Amino acid sequence: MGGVNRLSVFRNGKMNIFTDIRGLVVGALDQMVAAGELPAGLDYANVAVEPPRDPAHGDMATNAAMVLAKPAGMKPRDIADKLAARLTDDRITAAEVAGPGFLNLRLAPTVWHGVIIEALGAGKDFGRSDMGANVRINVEFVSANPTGPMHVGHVRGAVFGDALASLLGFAGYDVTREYYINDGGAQVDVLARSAYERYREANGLEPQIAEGLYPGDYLIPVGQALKEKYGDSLIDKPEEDWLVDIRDFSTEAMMAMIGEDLALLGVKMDKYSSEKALYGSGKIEAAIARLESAGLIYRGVLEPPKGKLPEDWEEREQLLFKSTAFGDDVDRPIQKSDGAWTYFAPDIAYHWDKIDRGYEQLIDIFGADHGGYVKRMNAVVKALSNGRVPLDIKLIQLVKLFKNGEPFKMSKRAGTFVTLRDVVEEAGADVTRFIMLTRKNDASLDFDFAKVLEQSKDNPVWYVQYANARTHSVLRRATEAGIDVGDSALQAADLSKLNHPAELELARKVAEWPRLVEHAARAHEPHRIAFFLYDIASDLHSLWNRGNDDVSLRFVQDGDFATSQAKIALVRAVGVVISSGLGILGVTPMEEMR
RNA sequence: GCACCCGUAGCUCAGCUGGAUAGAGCGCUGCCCUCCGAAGGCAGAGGCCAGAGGUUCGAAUCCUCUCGGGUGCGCCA
Repeated sequence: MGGVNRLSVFRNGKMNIFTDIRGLVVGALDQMVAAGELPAGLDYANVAVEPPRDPAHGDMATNAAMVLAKPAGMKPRDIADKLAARLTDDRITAAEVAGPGFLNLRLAPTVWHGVIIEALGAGKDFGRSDMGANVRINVEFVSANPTGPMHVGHVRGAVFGDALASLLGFAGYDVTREYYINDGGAQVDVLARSAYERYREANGLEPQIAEGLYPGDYLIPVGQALKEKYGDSLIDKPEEDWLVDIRDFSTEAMMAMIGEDLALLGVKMDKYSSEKALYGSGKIEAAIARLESAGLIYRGVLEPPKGKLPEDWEEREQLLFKSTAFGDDVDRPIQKSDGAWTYFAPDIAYHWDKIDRGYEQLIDIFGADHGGYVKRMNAVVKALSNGRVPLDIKLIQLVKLFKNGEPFKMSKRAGTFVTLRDVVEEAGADVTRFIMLTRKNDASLDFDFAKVLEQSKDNPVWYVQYANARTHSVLRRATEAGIDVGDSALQAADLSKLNHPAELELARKVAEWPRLVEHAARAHEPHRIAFFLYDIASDLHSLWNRGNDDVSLRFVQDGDFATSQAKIALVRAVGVVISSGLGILGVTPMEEMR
């Protein structure tokens, strides 16, 4: 009965029809328990309601009978038969036992109509979930050294982290985007020395960019700014007189530049944390002390790595963290032989700080070349949080740049590498972001400047944008034809006119969106959004094309306002999903292709 | 030597935390269109999911081993 269905749809503003139907299945299972048809105390955790791969298997399928057969001591098909008999809800029009014990469900068209109404009502919030239950989650990404502009290697991590953060927010988590500034190590001293040479240059002297210093032109304005601040007062002064001041000054300048680079990509951090600030704050010592009290710190000598013995290897006693207690391969040094901290010590303190700030889940996004640090960081977080705070480290693989199939290595401004700015200026932020998410994070990605800008079906960005533009093109055309296509009019449309199998199939795709959001968020895999958008765009294009041959499938039906409104409601719902999905990816949806 | 990631159509890759007959794009083959609902459409061929065992109702997916590719391995961050 339609009225009841619509009520149930509106009841929870955050609808996921799959979890709704799963609720019905679980309810029916409970009835079976009450009736003595199933033993009590069964675990329903693995009971799933999913869209079947083959449309011939109906609209949804549940594995309940197969999952419960063993613990219940019954045959799958017997459970499935009894379960089918108890699924009497109006929304379910058929329940058939199939294969080894699947229960295939067919749903009333009104279910899909309800989804469309829900999508139109929720707009860009359609698919938003409360799955995350406001759990506080920290996504640390980019964290590029503050020694120069961001380059290609950073772009993918930046896009991935930002999209993942948006996805988690959409799925109901309380997300913080965070950048860890590596401003405590030797590389910022190198930066300071490099900037000092540019400062000398600004004072009319010949810069001496020795081997190992940063040669990039981007430090020239820093040198000029230093001259404005210090005049010539630091010329010919010993390093200890200027190192700290120039280091702080140039680090700040680099972070400003990185902030601008990120802004070009549309990435905005919520928080910047400084490594340097950890030194002298007592936080490193506090974190180490905490590990020590757990018996995880000791003085010892590491075995040299087998197979690849460093030239200058000699045995040394060091302060070590017992990461092997948490599955690491060897224990890790936290102090150098001269007593200074290794880079690992502030990392420990930094993660302790994140835990201390109350995050319930942590995500770190590293380049794939940092894969060797995954185990030790997991060990640290496990130790510091007593296993309460999960840490998920996502490794981002390389991006290979091409132009018309030729490797692209030319650099315009940095002298040695292609910058983020080069990429964005060439391809645009929207295209860059989408393409960066068309591959799983741990697979390498080819980025061809010519291909990503191509206007053809071969180009997924263009294909998805075109689909979105078409949904708006229909609205424009309908308006010209005098049809009211306002959201309220469409929601009130008589959707019973929406009954062609191809149309209902597209509505089913719309219904999958909220489910996909939850799965992608749970897996920390924003690329699934991009792939889904490609799929639904493809379905829309396909239906559109059928309208060329079969006039009854065109969305605007001349002289039949009611049918037009029903069809346009569907199209509009698809547009809602696409623009909402693009929004998560940080891509601006286009309303027309120009 | 050890650890981690990867291995799916000729190519580039998906595969929804274990589901039914493994998918998409490119390329290939064949039809159709060239009507602004334009920047193509439809269909077809193409697979030992690297290989071998194991776990169970069921495995591309989980475990073990082998082969092949990438990355990393104390006083650099």
